[in-house]
Amino acid sequence: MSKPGTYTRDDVVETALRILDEFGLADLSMRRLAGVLDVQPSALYWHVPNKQTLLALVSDQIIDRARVVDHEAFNHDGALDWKGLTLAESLALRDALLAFRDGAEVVSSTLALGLGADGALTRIRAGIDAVCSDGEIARVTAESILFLVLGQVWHEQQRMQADSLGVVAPAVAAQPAEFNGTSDSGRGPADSLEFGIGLILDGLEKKLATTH
Amino acid sequence: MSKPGTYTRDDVVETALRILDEFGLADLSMRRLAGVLDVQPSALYWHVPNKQTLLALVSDQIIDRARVVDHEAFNHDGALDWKGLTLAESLALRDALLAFRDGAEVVSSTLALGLGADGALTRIRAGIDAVCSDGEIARVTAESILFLVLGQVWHEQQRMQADSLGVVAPAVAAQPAEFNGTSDSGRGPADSLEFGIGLILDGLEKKLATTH
DNA sequence: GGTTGTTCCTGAACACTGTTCATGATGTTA
DNA sequence: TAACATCATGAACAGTGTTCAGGAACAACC
Repeated sequence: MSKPGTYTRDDVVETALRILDEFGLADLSMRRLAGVLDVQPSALYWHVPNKQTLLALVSDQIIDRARVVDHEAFNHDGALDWKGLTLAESLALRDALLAFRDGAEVVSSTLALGLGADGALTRIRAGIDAVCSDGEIARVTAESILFLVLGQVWHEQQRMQADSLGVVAPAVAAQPAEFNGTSDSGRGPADSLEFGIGLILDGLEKKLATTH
Repeated sequence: MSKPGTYTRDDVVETALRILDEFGLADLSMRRLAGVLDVQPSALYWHVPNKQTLLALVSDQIIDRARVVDHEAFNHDGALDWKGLTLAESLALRDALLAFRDGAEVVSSTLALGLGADGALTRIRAGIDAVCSDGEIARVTAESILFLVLGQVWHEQQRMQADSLGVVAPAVAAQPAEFNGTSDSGRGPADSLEFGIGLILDGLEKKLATTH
């Protein structure tokens, strides 16, 4: 056990996660983090080599806290509903990103830097790998879905922040998210994402059928 | 005409674009930009309200310089090859992002902030709108493709920078981009993107056929 | 010619940022 | 008691975006 007043790396990451959620990524500075822990900023650099890897750890935490999807629930009478499974994993990832303010931006950035976020890809690939023997195709498809989720949620969270600051074009803010056009397409952001992923999965299904 | 030694807003944006391409987004600071123009940093704030909108202008420039796609070339005997057209527009956008260092990151960020990048969506929608009467579906589909392009190129450019710095895992750097697996899937990043977009367009085609 | 007004820039300052480094106070182990 | 790893201090470095009062340079008007 550590003496009281002395912190572990997990404490630092978790505090960072709290600041992120309460005040957003822009306000998550090393000095602020140190202030919350009642510690000098330099103390953080014992636990973490730099801010970039701190954010990578935060990113991993966000992803790891994603809701667990019951894979068995998508196995009916020996037939795997791989599309349903992949969609469920994608939506679980979406929820995880939405659970923290600026979650999508943090994960996107660290993913672009080549750090972390491997868990996300693995989860999305689970269902695809089951029906797609070509690893390259599975990888590219999973990556496409991941980019789609990240981009969509990032956009969504940015709009949330803009709305909360009241600095959004009235014409855009006026139409509620529940607005519906003439067809059965997306009502809200979740439906939009579901739609987009559906397109990819349908496309993959066709590709698998033709090369069969 | 302006007297020599006095700049216009376009000069500022173009110089920013040059710094971006030569040294990357991280080195594109207001002070550095001012230094290249041989001007005090505060002078920039006459041309531009803040750095954020400067980047939005830079972002728009990157997109506007995308190769023009000949729409007529996708109209054979009155039948529109909308998939080919949309793919062509998407790849033109990809080229535009690749034309400048960190182009995808700049565009992604300003897009997430709700500024600019409207041109990109419009271009991608061109082919889709021709065959899809539901505007909501067209919008969501185009957005999905855009996120895919941005995510893929961002990832690609980050890898390029990592490679140039020599700080990449050898196992990953060892396999050349031209490596080919057992199937006809993506060889390079361009093929990966083409594949992903193909999935979305095939999926949309199916959706259009069933609701028809 | 003198005045007003616009355009573009200076120079200094403010309030931050991530990061480094020598130093020091604890607690554990030998 | 001496050595060691752990976790922190406090000061400093080298930047960052941004603001603001003021000042040249030029054009237009009376």
